[in-house]
Amino acid sequence: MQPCGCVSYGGMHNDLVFKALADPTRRLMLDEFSDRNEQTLYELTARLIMRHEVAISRQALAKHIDLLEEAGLVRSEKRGRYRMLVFNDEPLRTVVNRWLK
Amino acid sequence: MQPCGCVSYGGMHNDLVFKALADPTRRLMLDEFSDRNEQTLYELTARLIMRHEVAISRQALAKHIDLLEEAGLVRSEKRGRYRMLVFNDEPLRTVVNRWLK
DNA sequence: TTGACATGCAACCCTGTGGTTGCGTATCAT
DNA sequence: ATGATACGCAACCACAGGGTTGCATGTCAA
Repeated sequence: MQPCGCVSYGGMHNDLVFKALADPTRRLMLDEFSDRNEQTLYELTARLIMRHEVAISRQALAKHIDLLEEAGLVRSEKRGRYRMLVFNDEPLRTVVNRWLK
Repeated sequence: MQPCGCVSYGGMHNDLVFKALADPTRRLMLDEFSDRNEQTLYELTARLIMRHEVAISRQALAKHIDLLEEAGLVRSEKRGRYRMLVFNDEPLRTVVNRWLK
């Protein structure tokens, strides 16, 4: 992902992070990334279904990944026919500090 | 591949916190609480409309407060005809640590 | 008491969005 | 080449949730 370049960095960017964290399935995906911070979309889908018993389609997970990427929590790179996903926890380290002294 | 054994979807309480943080109006309310951590619903409503130019009804803000209270981010106490609101930042200090090492 | 005031409650509306199905595309294996 | 694979895209559906209006309740001041 590239720097957002928006005028109010805190406002717009944080909105996407909070939006990304709002869904329980996406939070579960972040859990999976905490274990393995680099995996393909295919691997992630398999793990969510088998280990976490998530009943969901591949397309739904792909849309979740898009949101996580927009929020900067995941970066993706095309490797052949695979989409390689890399976890990035940086946004999580700052968003909450907004209300903490 | 084995089941992960983690609490499903990160637990009930965290769900409420993330749900509370999902809305930009509620985040703005938390900003206001950062300045004054104790104020009535009436005061809060007036400040949001005047200082932040939020176009919203009192009833809508009351429903937001209900959500913030369910998440433990705000505690309320009835004082006469006023509803006194107190900010509590404790939940914010833990939710994000879930994905940080 | 009477009226202004701060809040609670319930029904509605409408948009956002999570999920699905179906199909198309590009890559790899045989 | 040919099929299987991993993924992208678009349309559609269903429901949660933010916002509103209208009215009821309880408290304080005159």
